Amino acid sequence: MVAPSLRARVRAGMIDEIKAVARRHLATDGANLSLRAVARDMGMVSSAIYRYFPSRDDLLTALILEAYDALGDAVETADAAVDQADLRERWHAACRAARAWSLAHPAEYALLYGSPVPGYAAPDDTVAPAQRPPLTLVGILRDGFAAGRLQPPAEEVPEPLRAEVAELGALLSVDLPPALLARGMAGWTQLFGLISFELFGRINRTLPHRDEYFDHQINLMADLIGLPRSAG
Amino acid sequence: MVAPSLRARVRAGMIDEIKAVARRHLATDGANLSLRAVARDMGMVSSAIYRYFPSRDDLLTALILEAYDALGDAVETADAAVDQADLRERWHAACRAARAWSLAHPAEYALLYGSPVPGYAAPDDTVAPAQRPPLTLVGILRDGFAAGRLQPPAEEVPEPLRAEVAELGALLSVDLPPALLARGMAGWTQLFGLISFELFGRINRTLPHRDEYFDHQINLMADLIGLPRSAG
DNA sequence: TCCATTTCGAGAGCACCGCTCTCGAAGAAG
DNA sequence: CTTCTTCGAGAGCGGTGCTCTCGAAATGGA
Repeated sequence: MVAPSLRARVRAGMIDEIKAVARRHLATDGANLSLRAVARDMGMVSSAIYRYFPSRDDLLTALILEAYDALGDAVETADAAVDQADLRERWHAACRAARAWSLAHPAEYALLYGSPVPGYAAPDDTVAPAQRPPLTLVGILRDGFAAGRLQPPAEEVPEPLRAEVAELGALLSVDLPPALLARGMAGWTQLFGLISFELFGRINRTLPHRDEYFDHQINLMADLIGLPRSAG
Repeated sequence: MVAPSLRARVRAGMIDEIKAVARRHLATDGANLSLRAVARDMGMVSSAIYRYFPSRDDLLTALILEAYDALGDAVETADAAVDQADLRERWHAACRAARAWSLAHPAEYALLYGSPVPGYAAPDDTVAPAQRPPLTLVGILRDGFAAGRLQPPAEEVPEPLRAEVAELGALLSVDLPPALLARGMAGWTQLFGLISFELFGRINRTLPHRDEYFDHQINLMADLIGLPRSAG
C-alpha cells in the first residue's frame, strides 16, 4: 500500500468536488443535469470535465451509486438502532428512514426510482446497492420467521410462481416461505409507491398530515405481513 | 352550431397529426421528446410547430391528457365489463387493465407516473383525468360497502388523520369509512408500485412469471381490503 | 370581384446542450 | 535537465427549444 501521489490526491479531490457540485445542481435544477453548468460553477470549461468522467452518464452513474448507498445506510442504521426483537418497530424504523431520506433528497430519489433516463442503462454495479433497502425489509421478516415470531400466511403461492419466489429468496439468501416473502415484497412495493406518490405530488395535496398517513399505511402492510404489534 | 371552416378542420387535423407523430417518437426515443424531430418527420421546419403548440411543454400536456384518458377508459371499461356484484372480479379486472395499458404504452406511463419533468408543472385540467383510475378502484369499494358486501376494517384511523381521509372521501364523492378508504388507497398505491417496478425494471428481472406475480400481489391487496372472494 | 386581414410555413438566428479534437502549459519521473 | 504524462482551454460539430421576420396563401367583407 503505497501512499497516493499528490496528483492522485488532487484528482480524487476534483472528482469529489465535481460530484458535489453536480449533486447541488441536481437538487435545484432537477434531473436534467448539465455538464456545462457544473463546469461553469467550478470555473472550468466544459471539456475539462471529461478528464474525470468520460460522459455525462458516467457522472450520473456515480451519483446514483452514492445515492443508493446513502439510502441503504439510512435504512440499515435505522433498522439496527431499535430493539431487534421488536419486528414491528424495526419495520417502522426502516420505512420511516427510507421516507425521510427520500424527502430530504427528492432529486436523488427521482434519479433512483423515477422513470429511467431514455438513453441510460444502469450498469451492473448498481444492482447490489439498489437491493440494500428491500433486503433490509425482508431481513426483518427473515429474523422474525427464524425466531418463530412471524407465522407464514395461510395462503399458498400457486406453483408456477412458488418456485420462482423461492428461487428469489435463495438468491437473496433469505430463508422464508414463498407466501411470506411475497408479502414482504408487497410491503416494499407499497413503501416505494407511498414515497413516490408523496414526492411526485399526486394524492397527498389533500392530505396535510403526511406523517400520520404514511405511518398508517405502513402499519397496514405490517398487518398484512403479520408483524406482531409492538408491546406497549 | 356552425360547421367548422375548412381552415379550422385542416388545423385540427394538423394538431392530431402532430400528436400522433409525437406519440410515436415518445414510444421509440423515450421521454425526451424533440420538437425538431417531430417537425422533421412531418416535413416541416421546427418553427412551424409553434403555430399549433406554443411550447414543447404544451405538446407534452396534450399527450399527457390523452394518455390519462386512455388509461381511464381502459380501467373503467374493464371494470364495467364484469359482474358488478363480484367485487373481487371487478378489482382484478380494473387492476389488470391498468397494467395491460401500461405495458402496452410504457413511455406514456412514464410520462404520467414517472419522475416529474424538472421545469414542467402539470396544469389543473390534468387532475380530473388523473383521478379516474383511483376513482374506479375506490368506486368498487363504495359499491361493495353500500351493498353490505364489504365490511369496514376492525381498526380505526386515529384522529388527526381520520377527518382528513373523510374529507378526501367527500371530495371524491365516495361514502366510505375512513379506515376502508385508507385501505383502498393502499391498494391504489400498491397497483402503481407494481406497475412501476415491472416497467422500470427493478425486481422482476428474476421473476419471469410476471402475470402470476401481479395477480398474486393484487389478490393480497384485495384480501387486505376485505373484498369477498369470487364464487367459483 | 377586389382588397384588407388573417393564417401559416420557411428561414435565419440566439443561447444552450453533449461531446471531440488539438494545443500548450505544468507537473512527474528518469 | 530532459522526456513523458496529465490536464485545462479553446474551437468546433451537430443537436435542442424558442423567437423573429418575411412572403405566400387562404379567408372574408365591401
